Amino acid sequence: MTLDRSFFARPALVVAPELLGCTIVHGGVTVRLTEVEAYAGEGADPGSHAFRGRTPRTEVMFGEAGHLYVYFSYGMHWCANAVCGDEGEAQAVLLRAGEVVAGHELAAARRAGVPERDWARGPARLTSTLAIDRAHDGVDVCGDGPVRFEAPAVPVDPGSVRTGPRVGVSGPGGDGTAYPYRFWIEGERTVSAYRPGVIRRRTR
DNA sequence: AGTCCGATCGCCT
DNA sequence: GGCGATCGGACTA
Repeated sequence: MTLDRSFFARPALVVAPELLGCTIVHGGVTVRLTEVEAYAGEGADPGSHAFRGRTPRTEVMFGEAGHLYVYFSYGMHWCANAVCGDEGEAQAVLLRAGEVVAGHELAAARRAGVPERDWARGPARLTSTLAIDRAHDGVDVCGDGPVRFEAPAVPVDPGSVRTGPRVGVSGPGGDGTAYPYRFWIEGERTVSAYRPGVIRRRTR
């Protein structure tokens, strides 16, 4: 069953663990989500792009739930979030990792030379495998659009859901203790390796 | 106009 | 485990 607007129009911290095991479909490939991160809204979460308020880039986050917020990272990658909560709150869930469950041929072509385990292991790898990029910033995932989320045929055992610090988020509480907003399915091979959110050493 | 640096990845050692 | 790639957003002046 396709996830609808009411699913996303709840706090990101509620939506995030429920997205585990769900699939995202685009470009002929289906990925089952194994790892996500919640980002609370404006002013509530120093790790969020929306923390300092509305900007042209974060406009989509402040809009209606059930749309994709896609941002450009490190000059070469695209990462995708599902906008959550009430309009104006700018809550979102980052899609961090998953496993390809359909469309293996297309995925293999897009990720030539990469082991299958790594096809969607990491937020930018996930978008690459699904062929999601800047063109999908703001798209509605609840309608008849090209991007859809589906509830799992077999629900994830709540006992296998783990919580911990987010990856690569620094600043206040950057060690993760203040914002344990990362959720993953225990024992999944596609969950990205843990890297503590340490302050990056300056290189020049 | 200029600077800083990032919700990362892939390749190298 | 380290580091370079590569560029746009946000902030400073």
